[in-house]
Amino acid sequence: MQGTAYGDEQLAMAMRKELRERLLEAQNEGRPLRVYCGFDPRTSDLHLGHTVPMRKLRQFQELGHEVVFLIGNFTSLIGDPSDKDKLRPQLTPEEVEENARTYAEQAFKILDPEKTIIEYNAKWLSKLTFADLIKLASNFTVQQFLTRENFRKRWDKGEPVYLHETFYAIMQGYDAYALRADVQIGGTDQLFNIVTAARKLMTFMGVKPNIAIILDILPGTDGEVKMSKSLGNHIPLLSTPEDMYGKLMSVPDKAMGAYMRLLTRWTPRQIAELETGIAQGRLNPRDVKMQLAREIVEIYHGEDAAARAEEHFVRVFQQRDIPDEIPEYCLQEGETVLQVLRNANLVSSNSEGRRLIQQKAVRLDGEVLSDPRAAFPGPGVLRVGKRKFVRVSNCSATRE
RNA sequence: GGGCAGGUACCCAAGUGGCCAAAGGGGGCUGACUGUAAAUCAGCUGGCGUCACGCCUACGGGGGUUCGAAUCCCUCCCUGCCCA
Repeated sequence: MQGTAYGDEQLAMAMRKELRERLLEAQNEGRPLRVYCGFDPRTSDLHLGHTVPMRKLRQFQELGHEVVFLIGNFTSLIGDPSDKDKLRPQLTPEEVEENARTYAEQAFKILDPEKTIIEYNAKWLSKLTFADLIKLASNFTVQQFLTRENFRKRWDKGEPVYLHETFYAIMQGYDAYALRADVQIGGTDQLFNIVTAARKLMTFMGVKPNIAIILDILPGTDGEVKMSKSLGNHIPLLSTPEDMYGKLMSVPDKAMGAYMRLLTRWTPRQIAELETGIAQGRLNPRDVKMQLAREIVEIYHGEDAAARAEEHFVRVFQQRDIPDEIPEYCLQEGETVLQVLRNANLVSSNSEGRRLIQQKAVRLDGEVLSDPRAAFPGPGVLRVGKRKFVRVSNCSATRE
């Protein structure tokens, strides 16, 4: 896994140099580095985008460093403006707590639970006074915030930039100070928060500024923008192997590079080989994508599950066959085609059902059903579109 | 507090009395094709029904004018800009 991105070469070099020095220093003091990354418990499920910094943390862990998994339960109350050019809704403390609960559990799919320190930033942030905030804020100018791209954009478009949003960077900077972190990991959207806010605040508070490791952002399944649940282009960490595999196959070809670099265990050399293979037409992008999907599913579900997921994909989507396990539906006396679609939860409204029937998307054992009002022909495998299947049977009749 | 410009569907955005369930784009869905749930092309994209027709809900909230309102008026809420 690779993919650091600093935006400018000077910063990258400075950070590399500092990291080297800090490593030596820590070695002399006989201590590991303290590495952290903060996560926003804005939603309750993690997705592959979250795994990018988490796997970087894991690497540090394996090298014997101390890793802090910080849950931003306090900062979530504001909502990080970094990755949006829009105000994010504030969550209630209850929502945040609810989300935070399942968070760590999922994180341990990647991190070593034995070696991970979990912290919540409400622990120190909730204790700061207004006077503290003023003191911290006096390190920054309004201009520094206004030149940040995402604030700038909104400013230019005449959209509101709320004062409390600027606190986010300050709070995050304070996290780094409270943790006395040596290294902080984050995506390119965290550049300002880490490099400007955190380092400045730490210096001001009289401790050594932490070193920034800035990672590329994983695009979502649309291949365009950052993977995020709210945009609906995410692949949940807890999705089934089949689903994860399928979603990975739906990623546009152009995003494959980023996925290979940010999500796999492959070396830069292996990736380069695959990429030139595709570029020269030696390798079929589909096959490479299948390898990619299998590799990623394997990381989270193991070899066997990944193999099964691939089989499922080939059977259902390439050969248009039906999957192994499909839900059952008991046909009721006198039901029409439309009613079955509805009752088996294959569609969410009658209109949607009619539309799909009109579009020839509804098949019973391969036969297109074209009349929504016709009586349902009888038992068989009902397929709606490419992904939805239900086995319709006469179970009530046979039972009696 | 004053002046001006705004608030439209999942998102962006047009529309400024009837032809508006609302252009266009994005997203999503479906089909064709394929090398894949990629790309490309086409269609669909509020709900209910006796479904080429009718009804209900919807253009920030409430009220009004009108045969008829996203469009006009009043009022309230929210946002931006300028002034204080």
